[in-house]
Amino acid sequence: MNDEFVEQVLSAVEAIPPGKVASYGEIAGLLGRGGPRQVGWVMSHHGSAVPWWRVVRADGRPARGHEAQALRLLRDEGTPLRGDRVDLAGARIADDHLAEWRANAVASTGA
DNA sequence: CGTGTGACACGTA
DNA sequence: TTACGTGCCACAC
Repeated sequence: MNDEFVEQVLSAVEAIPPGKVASYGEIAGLLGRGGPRQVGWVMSHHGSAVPWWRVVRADGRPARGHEAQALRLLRDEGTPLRGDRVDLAGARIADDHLAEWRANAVASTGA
C-alpha cells in the first residue's frame, strides 16, 4: 500500500456523483491496479474523509458495519434503493460516464 | 516467513 | 435470497 494509491482511491470516491454509487471492484478497475480488497482497506482506514457511502459491494449492499448510516445518507441523496440495498441498475455509474468519472478522479489528485 | 484476517468478487449449491 | 468455497492482495501477528 502506498500513499499514491490511497490518494487515487479517495479521489475516485469523491468523483462519484450524488445519487450514484460505485463498487469496490469498479474503483479498483478504474485505477487499473490493486483489487477490491485493497480499495476496501483504503476505505476502512481513510474513508471517513470522503463520501464512503457511495461505495458499495458488488451486490449493492453498503459497507460492513455502516449499513444503517449508509442507507440513510443514500436515501437522502435520492439514490435508488431496493429494500436494504442499492438498486445498481439505476445507481451504478453508467459505462458512458466512466471516462468522465476517471477524468474527475484524476483531476482531484492533481495529475 | 507462515498463518490469519478483511468496509471484496464470483461461481455453485 | 443466503451460505460456502476459492481467488485475490496487503497487513498484522
